[in-house]
Amino acid sequence: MMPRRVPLKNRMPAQPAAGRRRPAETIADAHQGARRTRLHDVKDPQPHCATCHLQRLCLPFGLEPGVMQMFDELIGKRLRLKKSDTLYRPGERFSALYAIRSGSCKTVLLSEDGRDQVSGCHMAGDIIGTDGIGVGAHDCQATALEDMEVCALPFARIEELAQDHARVGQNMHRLLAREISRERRVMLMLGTMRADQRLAAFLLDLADRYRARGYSATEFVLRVTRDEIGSYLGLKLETVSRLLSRMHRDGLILVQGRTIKLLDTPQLKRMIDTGQ
Amino acid sequence: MMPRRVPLKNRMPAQPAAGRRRPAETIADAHQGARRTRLHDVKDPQPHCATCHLQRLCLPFGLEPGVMQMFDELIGKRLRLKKSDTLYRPGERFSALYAIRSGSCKTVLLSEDGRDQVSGCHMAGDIIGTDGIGVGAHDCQATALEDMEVCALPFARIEELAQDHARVGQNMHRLLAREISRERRVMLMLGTMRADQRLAAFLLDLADRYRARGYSATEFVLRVTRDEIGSYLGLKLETVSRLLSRMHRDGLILVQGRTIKLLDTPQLKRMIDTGQ
DNA sequence: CGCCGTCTTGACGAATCTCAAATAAAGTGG
DNA sequence: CCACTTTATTTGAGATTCGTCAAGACGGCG
Repeated sequence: MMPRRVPLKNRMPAQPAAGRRRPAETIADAHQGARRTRLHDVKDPQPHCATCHLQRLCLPFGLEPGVMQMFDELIGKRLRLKKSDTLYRPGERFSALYAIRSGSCKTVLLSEDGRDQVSGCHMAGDIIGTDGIGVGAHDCQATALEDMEVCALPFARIEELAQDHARVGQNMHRLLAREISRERRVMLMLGTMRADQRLAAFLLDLADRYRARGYSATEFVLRVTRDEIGSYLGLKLETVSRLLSRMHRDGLILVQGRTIKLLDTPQLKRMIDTGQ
Repeated sequence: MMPRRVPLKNRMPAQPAAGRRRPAETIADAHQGARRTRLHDVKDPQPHCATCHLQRLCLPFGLEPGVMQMFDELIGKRLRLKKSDTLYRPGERFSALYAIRSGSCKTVLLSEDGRDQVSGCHMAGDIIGTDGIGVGAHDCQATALEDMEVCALPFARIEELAQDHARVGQNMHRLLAREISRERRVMLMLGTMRADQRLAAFLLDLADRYRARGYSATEFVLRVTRDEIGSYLGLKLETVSRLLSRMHRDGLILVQGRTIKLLDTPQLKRMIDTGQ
């Protein structure tokens, strides 16, 4: 019998600490190829779609019990990632979507020349990997911001299941279309807002999403650095830092490191809408 | 028998010239409700998917002849729009995707407060309306930039057809996913590029798309105003104008009104990649 | 305790916006 | 088709926002 749990220290024996830039195998690689001991598979109290508290945010939402069961069986693996592990990288063959069960990650776009940009921050209940569907290969990189657990949803099997159960296909369409809408909103933000408005919008969006997951909508801990926020918002980290300080001074928020407390949400909203 | 073609001047009898801001019925409205004579339906030489030269860009791509036939029959109406007609608006119930057969249009995002942004320019072969799938209502506005002809693809029937023919569902997924990738590229542009790089990227993107449709990739006519370009790129129209002038002075392009000729494509590419 | 990554803050400069005015082009009604 | 109106475009000057560079503070970790 394999031990069910490996001590934290030994989780990634093949990954030297200094190797962050190396084109190392991604977790998903390891999963696909089964070329190494699957230390990351989650074997413990196997979760099920039917009892998952994130269900209503996820793909099997609204399925009849029988179909839900089938969906559950479809799930390839539950994977566990440690902070800064990479789930997939650009160019990697696309084979599955990933539902985040816990933890959070960022997705980063990389272009041939040096430019890169954080294209999203994702938390429990989000489904990522959709960037791979279009051409069969991922075009961005998903990196854990903290330890996390994801369900791998093999895409081919989702499409099979969609054949027999219209609802699955519909949910898939919804998922993709919602992603499109989300990105449009980001485009609108990047194209039409000043720096302070963008930051306010970012904070309020986070707040909304925490609320939707049952967490406090006014007090939370950022999982990202100032640099990553800036990248996402099209700003430099200094600008982000300055703006956070200013909002703090103005009594809009309380900032202490990465802990944020929203003090005047209405004013933040107004700032976005009216530009002050 | 109704006349097959109505003289240009009489196409929109119910639309007074001054009513541009009025919440007028959209073309799609008229189509859905059949509440007025369907002057815009295209009845003439009925086109078919099987013979459509835009097929390879469209949803029925790669279908077997029989299925292609079914897809063809699924098409609700071919609609004709005149310049500045609106195909759908924000809030309108989503019922169909639209494949552009000829002409071009822009999609505009509108937020409650005054902000708006051109979110895309679409030409023959593009499919628009995907913004409506997520919540069942459109969240942007599609407006014709010139006279155009579109095929309405009732979404419910696409989903039905996808049940029996996996390929249809797959094409649908591809379509949506590609839209996601496209928008990510735009986000990357808005978030990481300087004004001149954005404009260069815009021109080269247009060039690519014209090429893909068999038109000249080096000489074309913009269908949009400087203001609309600026809106799309997150810039002011003056900035766009100045940059076009500068690129002209620098011998990169030739500008005459909305006619653009690309003189030094490699340099434009380099400008994007290296920032000069 | 000292290192390293992260964050803050200031001073300065460049990119872009705003406002304004002149010109060019397109659309309209006779 | 013309005269007229409206809309689109160009260009300049000055203001603003944001980025760059640089120095120091903070905080976690070995």
